[in-house]
Amino acid sequence: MDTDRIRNTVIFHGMSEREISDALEGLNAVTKKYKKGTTILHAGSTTKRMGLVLEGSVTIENNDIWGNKTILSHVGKNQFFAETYGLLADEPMLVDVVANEDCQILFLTIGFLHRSTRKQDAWTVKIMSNLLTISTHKNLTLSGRSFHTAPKTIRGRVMSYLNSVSIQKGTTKFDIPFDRQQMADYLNLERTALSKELRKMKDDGLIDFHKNSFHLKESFEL
Amino acid sequence: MDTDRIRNTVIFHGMSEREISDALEGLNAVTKKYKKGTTILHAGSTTKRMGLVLEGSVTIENNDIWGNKTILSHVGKNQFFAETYGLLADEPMLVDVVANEDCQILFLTIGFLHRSTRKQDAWTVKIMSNLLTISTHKNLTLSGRSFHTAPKTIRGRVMSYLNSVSIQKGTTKFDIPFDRQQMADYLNLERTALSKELRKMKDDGLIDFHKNSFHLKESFEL
DNA sequence: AGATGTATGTGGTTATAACCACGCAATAGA
DNA sequence: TCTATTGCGTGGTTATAACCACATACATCT
Repeated sequence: MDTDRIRNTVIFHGMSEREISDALEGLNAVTKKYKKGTTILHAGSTTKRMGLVLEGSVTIENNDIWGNKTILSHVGKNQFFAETYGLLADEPMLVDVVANEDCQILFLTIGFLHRSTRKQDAWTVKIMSNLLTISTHKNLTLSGRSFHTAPKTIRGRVMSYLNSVSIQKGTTKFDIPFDRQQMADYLNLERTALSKELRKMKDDGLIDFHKNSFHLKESFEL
Repeated sequence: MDTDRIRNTVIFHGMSEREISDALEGLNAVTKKYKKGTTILHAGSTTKRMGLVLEGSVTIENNDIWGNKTILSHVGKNQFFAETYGLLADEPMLVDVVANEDCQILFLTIGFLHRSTRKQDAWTVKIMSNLLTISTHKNLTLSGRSFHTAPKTIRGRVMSYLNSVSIQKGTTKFDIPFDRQQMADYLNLERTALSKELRKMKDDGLIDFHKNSFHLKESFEL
């Protein structure tokens, strides 16, 4: 197992080379590749494993019986997914995990890790501690989306979202990880209505954009 | 410190009497009482402490500058709040925590607990493990709300919400912890519009209700 | 180049949720 | 008991987002 590329990910933070390789073995680490569009984990199923995105990116989404899609989050390189369902291994997933592009995933079997009594190994406690960090950050991500979908107007949602991305990236010029349809699905909007509002915002001099590249102008204020 | 009433809460799960009292001391446990309507923790501030609701209940909400309220969750007796912000002690809160009724709160100082190197005490690891459980469950709560607010129609949101409460309580007759305004704030709706739709659903024979008591009829289907 | 597919934008219509003003009932307080 | 307050519901109006049908642009493949 090639530990170089994963040594710096959050889940192995603060661990020695030896602890990492012990952990990888103890967690039955396996990598797997997926083509763009493939559903990696299915809603309704259960899993004992969490995923670490080594290459590419995935989206966490819900597809209801009427064909409506809701995107809960975008998980990029060196980020994690399904740690919640992996830990609570008997909880059926409410979401699909879909390959947003060709990608490579490292799976770690963490089911019931926190309830396991064999916490003698140094790596176990460290992994749990790091999982706690990951889980709390995931909480922030989820509540962040709640705020972006809270405004009743399209413009309100777009402003909230673009503003938060801008703050995260520390610049007013940035790319978002979504195409138009995905952006609409993330903000719980209809695609063409979003296009129209973006156009209006451009006309109003608030933003500039081309495809998924955005630029917040001076007059952009939350 | 009276450990009887808290011994059975998740955060002290699997711990001996001795470990619990050590933990209470190590975490600087203090209780505090609040009158209904009081803001217990303010958005924008930071905290090193998480809260355990001993009596009463609180709501987690966002109040924007235009006076719009969004309720993210309701936290009842023996449940927790702010564990995310407590752990990530330098992360400014995005929400207010408000006393939903007169209540008593146990505060535990958990800031940076997971990054602390002194993990020699047995209780430290156990508390962290339990915090992981709490955090993952909080994740489910948050994504649950995302699904309730995803439908574009009022009826869709109400159906999604009532259905999930019904499943949790295991019965079709139940009370919800919200009054009409709070229910609207939780589902990101306008109160009077919600009232109208509830009336229609009653006329359509889907539900019965009085105040915050609901009954899902046979014809109620998601 | 031509053909196919995918992403994005536009116009027009309609459904619907927000909004406002108000009424009514229940509750609490003096 | 009178009064204020609070919670809930109704009617009517308006703003707006969803929806549908289509146009345009851009990329890809053969």
